[in-house]
Amino acid sequence: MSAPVRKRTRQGEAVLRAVQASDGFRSAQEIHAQMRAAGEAVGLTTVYRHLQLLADDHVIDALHLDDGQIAYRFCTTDHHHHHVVCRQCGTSVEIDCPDIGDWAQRAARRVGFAAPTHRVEVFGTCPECQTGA
Amino acid sequence: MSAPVRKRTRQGEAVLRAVQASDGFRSAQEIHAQMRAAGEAVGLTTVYRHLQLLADDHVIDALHLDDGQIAYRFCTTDHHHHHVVCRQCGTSVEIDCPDIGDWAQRAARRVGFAAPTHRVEVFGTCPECQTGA
DNA sequence: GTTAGTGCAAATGATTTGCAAACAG
DNA sequence: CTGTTTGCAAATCATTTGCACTAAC
Repeated sequence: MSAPVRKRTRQGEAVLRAVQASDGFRSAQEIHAQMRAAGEAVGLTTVYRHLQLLADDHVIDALHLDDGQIAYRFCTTDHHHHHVVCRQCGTSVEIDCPDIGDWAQRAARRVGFAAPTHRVEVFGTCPECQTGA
Repeated sequence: MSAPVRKRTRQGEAVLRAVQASDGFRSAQEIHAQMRAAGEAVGLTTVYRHLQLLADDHVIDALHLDDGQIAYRFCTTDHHHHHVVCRQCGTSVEIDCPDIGDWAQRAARRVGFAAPTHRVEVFGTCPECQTGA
């Protein structure tokens, strides 16, 4: 086995750039479409592969949508945090709250559960979408 | 159109009973398999349809798993609450925490998002699974 | 030259839907 | 009877994988 050496490729960088360019959660399909629209020649498969790779490296965040799709987002902060996601446009804002982590840990322990992890997702309508359509 | 009259059927009740009998989140497929194993003659399609129906009526809770499946759980309490779900066996315990709701509302409003809703999922290993295998 | 990355086409797997037969009211 | 519900098979659809090929190092 050994550490798989990662090569620097045009497509790989393009995918990362595309996610960073988005201001909210975007599905793999959307990111691919956006790249094609921007003139990038990339296969859908490759986009999926890089997205998973980046998520594994914790460079981006993965979020499972209600309709079964997976949405990704580039995160600037590397400490634990959550997001408020706009139901309409997908724009997201990072929010910070140390209390939640503590609460989750305590709540889980209280009922005898070990190694608790948590996932918090807050959805709402962003300022943009409230005004416009 | 008009309100579609809901008829009482053997299958419909069997599905509800099956979900109530489970002590944790179970996927539609698992519930179907369990019913078949119990001798119930029910089609997979029908199980899916009733599960959706029950979720729409808020009789049961729907949870999107990381692997893409949808898990359902029967909830006894009707006020706002969350669950701690066991990673191994799926058993879940209801936990209560009014603070989370407040926090989510405030956090969302603070960044200008309207009509916030939230979803909190805490995962851990239950006492059973810590001891046993 | 080796090894990792690419991308098309085909496979997967959970969920949905079309539709004719079975059933509740 | 009349409108629902059922359930099989076929359709969807996002995501994954097989594999021959190209690009990195």
